[in-house]
Amino acid sequence: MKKSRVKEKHIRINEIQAAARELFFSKGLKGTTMESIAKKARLSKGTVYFYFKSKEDLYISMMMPVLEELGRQLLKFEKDVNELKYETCQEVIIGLKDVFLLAYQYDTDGLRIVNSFQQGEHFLEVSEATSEKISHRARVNFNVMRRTFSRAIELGMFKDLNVIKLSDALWALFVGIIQLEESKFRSTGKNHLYETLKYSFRMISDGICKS
Amino acid sequence: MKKSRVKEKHIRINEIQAAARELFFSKGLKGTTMESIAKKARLSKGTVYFYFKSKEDLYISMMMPVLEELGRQLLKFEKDVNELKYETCQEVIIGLKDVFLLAYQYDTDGLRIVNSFQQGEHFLEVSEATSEKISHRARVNFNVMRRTFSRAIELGMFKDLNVIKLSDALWALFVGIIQLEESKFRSTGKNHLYETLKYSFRMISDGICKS
Amino acid sequence: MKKSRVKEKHIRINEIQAAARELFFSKGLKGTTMESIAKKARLSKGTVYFYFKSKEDLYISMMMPVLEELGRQLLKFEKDVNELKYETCQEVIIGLKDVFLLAYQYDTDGLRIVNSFQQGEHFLEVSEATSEKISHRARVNFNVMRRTFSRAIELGMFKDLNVIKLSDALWALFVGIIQLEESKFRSTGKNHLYETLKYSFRMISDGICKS
Amino acid sequence: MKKSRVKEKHIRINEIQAAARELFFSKGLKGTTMESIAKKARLSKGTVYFYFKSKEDLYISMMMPVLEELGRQLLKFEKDVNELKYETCQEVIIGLKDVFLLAYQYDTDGLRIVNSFQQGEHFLEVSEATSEKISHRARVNFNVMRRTFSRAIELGMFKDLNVIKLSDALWALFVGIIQLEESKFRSTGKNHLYETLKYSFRMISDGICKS
DNA sequence: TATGAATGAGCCTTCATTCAT
DNA sequence: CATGAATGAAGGCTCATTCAT
Repeated sequence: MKKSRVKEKHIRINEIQAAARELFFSKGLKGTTMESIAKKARLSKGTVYFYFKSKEDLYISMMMPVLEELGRQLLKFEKDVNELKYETCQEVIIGLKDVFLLAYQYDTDGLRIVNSFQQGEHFLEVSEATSEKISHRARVNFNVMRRTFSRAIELGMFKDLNVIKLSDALWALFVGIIQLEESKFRSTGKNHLYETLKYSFRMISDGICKS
Repeated sequence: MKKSRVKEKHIRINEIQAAARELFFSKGLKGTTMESIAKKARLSKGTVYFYFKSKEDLYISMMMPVLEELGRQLLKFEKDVNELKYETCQEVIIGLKDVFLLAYQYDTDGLRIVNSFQQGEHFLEVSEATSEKISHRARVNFNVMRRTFSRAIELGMFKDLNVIKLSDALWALFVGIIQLEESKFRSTGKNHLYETLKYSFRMISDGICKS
Repeated sequence: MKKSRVKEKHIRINEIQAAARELFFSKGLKGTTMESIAKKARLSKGTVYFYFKSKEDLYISMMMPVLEELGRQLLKFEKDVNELKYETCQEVIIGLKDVFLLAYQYDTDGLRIVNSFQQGEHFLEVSEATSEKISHRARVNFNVMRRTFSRAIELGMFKDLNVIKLSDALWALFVGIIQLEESKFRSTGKNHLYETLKYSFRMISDGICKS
Repeated sequence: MKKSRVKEKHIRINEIQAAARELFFSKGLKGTTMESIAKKARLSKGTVYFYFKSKEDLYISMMMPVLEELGRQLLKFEKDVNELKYETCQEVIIGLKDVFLLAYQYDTDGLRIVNSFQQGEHFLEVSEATSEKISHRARVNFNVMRRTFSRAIELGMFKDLNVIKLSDALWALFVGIIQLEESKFRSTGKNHLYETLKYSFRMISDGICKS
């Protein structure tokens, strides 16, 4: 009995977040109304407020999961590099791309929200604490990435390159491509995300891996 | 207390746009109020409406200039490639990066707004016509880019590669890096935009240029 | 300080309409503010919008009831004529006057609004659909009137006269007198509506009934 | 020179009033903007304000001419009755209808505005003084009408009837028919104003004139 | 827990009016 | 005389949030 209650609670929360995710991404924070979220989740506004104390609270709650999943994948990636699961430089780069992609597939809208948030769109609308919570989690992830590249260099898999810039460039490329391809998808209906990602990361690996 | 009536029309328009630019970028379309724009421009709301027929109209007016400047720079870039002003493949890639950068410097906030717009946030908030106007201009620019790469391949400066994916990747990388570095700049105060851009495009050119 | 939430929905609606009725009539559609309606109904603006989706929606909602009541009375009038409840031509004319009067008493302000609406003032301010809704209902009522007069002629109660013009004239007379007498009432405080109506319809019946 | 100036001034005023007339009638007082009036008159807003000190002032200025014309026609009508220009009771009633009609033709929109004004639509929007000015002029006209009917009774042309109610009824009928027929004209495009007026006044005269 | 009526601050936009040129 | 830029007070409407039931 008790357990099913708890479970139900989680289900409710998930339903609300699922509804919110889609709306927040397509219409933005300001453009999404609590009413529309409630309606999409087939609940009343009051119930949404029972589970989330404010719109911002709900908004924030959608970013952490994907950042955490990305964190988990990055740690696994680091472990794999340490354990020499990747044989070539190229494989490492492609491996990272796949890590990014897994996070994207884990929670597409969540990642989009993170992006629009990081882009500064809503910077001044959320509390400092909230903003910091997100930023901190992102920073942690970046550190894992850098650490992993440093390790890969130590292992002789890479040229000696700037791990900070490399990490930045790869993430930026990933995010940039997602945005561009999604934008194109919206207007043309054609989805070239995976191919373009593969192509781009391939160019990078061609550039940085010892020949 | 009325404003001096002599101020030239375009000066007023510039003042309003200057005020709007910053606000639209930091708070988005929905998050920015006409009141705040007017206040920042030290005008009354009515005056803003005298020059721009709606908030959306003002918003749009901030995107076209940078897209047009980018268009001009791309045409010049195409001309330079045709006239063999670039000697090596690397130079072409770096040249394109500089074209992007010139547009960015020409109107930083404008480009930011274009990005946030293309990211989808506001697609549903503006009229079809407006959306199309922007998208069309962007498409034109992409076409110039692709045409130029095709030409460079014909000229034997590049390997035979996919000009569509290459164009996409380069623009995505540029946009992604701008977003990431600006986000970092906001939280750390340190600006590595130029170096990171240079580094990233260098990696790409290393990857695609014949050795 | 919230309102008691138990009040039945239709009671609230009635309160709002009651407040709106008076204001719409005395100040017109444009001249009446939602704020003033809310204030008069001792509610917040938001609540008014909770029950009526727009000012126009509320405005329209005030016209239909009286037009429908008039419709019902006219059908009853038709039935009475068919069932020979009226013995003389004069009685029929007076009967119609009383039908008009019943509608007027059923919803005085509503009828005033219908009149000011039909007068053209607001034709261009409301949506096509809305305008058509009202006009259609009015047309239906006119048809009943004409049909009834045709029947009365068949029954030999009237001379053979133009039922369209007669219907128009009687309604026009009724509306004209209401407007004139109310206007006078506003400036003199004296109400001669009923007497003047009686007198006027008497003149008409004197004119058209066989001697 | 001087004279042409004066004349020009009158022309300007007429142009403004002509523009305003149409707009005030079709869109009402609130629905008409000074901007739209100025535009229609091919002038700037400032110029309109040069000739009329406010929107209300302009609005009011449109009512007096038709009321004055009606006054002149009524005086002529009185004179004609006194001078026995009308031979029968019927002719007098028809004569009055024609007086009304002349005023209507003299300034159709002006009369419409008077009607919507008298209907109370804008009562609370104009100053007391203004309102009184109009009402006074209307009262004077009514008095002439009544005096004329009293005279006609003295002359033995009419039965001894209530001149106040008769005057009211005839004016009400006239106004009611104008409104109804114009309303129908707007939706059907067919204009039966003159016939319906003729028919209606004929019924009245049939009713009140000694057989 | 769940609901949805109620609130009220806030936003976009309009427009009568003023006044420097 | 004429112009039109500038103002600011409203007004229609939205929506996050609260809370009695």
